[in-house]
Amino acid sequence: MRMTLSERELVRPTTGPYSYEHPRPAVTVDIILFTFQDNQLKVLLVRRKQPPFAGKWALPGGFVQIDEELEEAARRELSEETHVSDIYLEQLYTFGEPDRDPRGRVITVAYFALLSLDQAESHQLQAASDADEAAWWNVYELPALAFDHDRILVYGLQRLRWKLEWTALGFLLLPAEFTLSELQKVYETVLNEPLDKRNFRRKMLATDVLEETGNLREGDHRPAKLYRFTATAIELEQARRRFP
Amino acid sequence: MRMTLSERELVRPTTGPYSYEHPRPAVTVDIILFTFQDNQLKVLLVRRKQPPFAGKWALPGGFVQIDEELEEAARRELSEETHVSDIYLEQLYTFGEPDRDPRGRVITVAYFALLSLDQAESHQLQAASDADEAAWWNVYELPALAFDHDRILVYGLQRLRWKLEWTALGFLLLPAEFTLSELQKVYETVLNEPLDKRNFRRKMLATDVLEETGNLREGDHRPAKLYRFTATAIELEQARRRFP
DNA sequence: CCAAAAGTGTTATGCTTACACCCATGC
DNA sequence: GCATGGGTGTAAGCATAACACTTTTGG
Repeated sequence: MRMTLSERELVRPTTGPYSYEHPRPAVTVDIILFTFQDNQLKVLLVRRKQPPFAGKWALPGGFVQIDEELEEAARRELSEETHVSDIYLEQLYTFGEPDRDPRGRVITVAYFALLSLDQAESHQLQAASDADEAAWWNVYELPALAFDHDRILVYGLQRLRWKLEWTALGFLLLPAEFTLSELQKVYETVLNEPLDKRNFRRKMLATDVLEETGNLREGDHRPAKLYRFTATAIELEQARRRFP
Repeated sequence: MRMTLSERELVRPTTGPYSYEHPRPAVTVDIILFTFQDNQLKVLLVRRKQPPFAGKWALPGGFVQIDEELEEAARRELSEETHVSDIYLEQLYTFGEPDRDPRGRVITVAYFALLSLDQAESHQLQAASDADEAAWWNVYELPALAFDHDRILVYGLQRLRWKLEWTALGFLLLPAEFTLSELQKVYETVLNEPLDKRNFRRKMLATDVLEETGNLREGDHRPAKLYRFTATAIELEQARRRFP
């Protein structure tokens, strides 16, 4: 049955308290922000100052403002933490168990975000205004998390793995220029298994999302060709047909 | 920034009105319920009696109760419409544009559901208690829809197509026993293109989700073997690996 | 016997996989 | 000259795609 909002439902003073005929859940966004740093897959966590779960680490997030789109809320929360605005972001899943927050009914729309290494490095993590501490954590060495955030994170990691198995979007975790070995290391770390170098290179180059920049990564040993992703890479990596 | 719920946020009288320090969105679920009937892919719509959009057709749905899980809310709404409880259901996407409902901020968690033909036939559609009219509509001949439900429906149809391209879950739209030609017709209708009969059969039988029942569909012409899906079919159709 | 739908195999092509050695550089 | 990571090719097996005719039944 689709219920209707009654007249009283619409009573909305310009300052609180806000009053409704039926109880309403609070709605938050939480963001799983991945990056790749020091040969590790990392996720951004903030340490809570306030109860509940004071002192515990949690995914960055917060309440959706009343006139704010969901993705906009996620981007706002992210930019408060990282001061980066052009982040690959997609909606992940909405978690709404009635008891997932001890304060009451809170429904959270989880987002999944990928940050490139140079974005991550060029912007200091900001302590948010309530002075929560923010840090990158290796996804394979996580602390205990507040709320049901471990579950959300597992779900986000699954999505990331799925994405890398089926698309070439792994470059979103890397700087603008990268070597194929670096890209392979990303895939191996995310998928948590070794990959064949020749097959990996062939597969990646066949997708037409990479192109040589002409530059070389100079290092201890033989210099490596640097690649960038092509402008159309993200679009290219969407459609896939099973039936011809 | 993760904000905290203040003391006042928790004030919750046992009867309305319910009062909060910050304004809160209402949260609904909407369900895209597909079935296959008369060689057509159909979706369940209800005609609204109440404004806004009185007289327009809309997806079935309604408000999430304060102590109710999201999927539970979707199943409750569905069973109010169809009186069927064992329905394949998965969360689709959460739509939260601030102006998607003229009554105010309403965030909706859309669900995607598949109903088999015998479930659909054995249960009369119920007029909901507010006497909205419910009907099955051919997805290729839809009326104008209320709210942003056309967009939600397009998204649901995309998901259905994707599912059928990559899995054998099309049988969820059919009765317990079905012929391969019937299954092929489902795929052709959903994907909106003809498929090669021999390749289709080979591909379906190779997935190991189908087995012969031993029965035959008698009809005007040569009888056809009847198949059922195996007990483990839904699980089998999940994992797919790209890297070996 | 005719209409209508059920059912069945083969070939060519392209993709996936497994696998081992040479290359360029810094020290 | 040696240690280190960069870079390359091929053959076998597998899955996919294109394609047309025979079989079985009811009327």
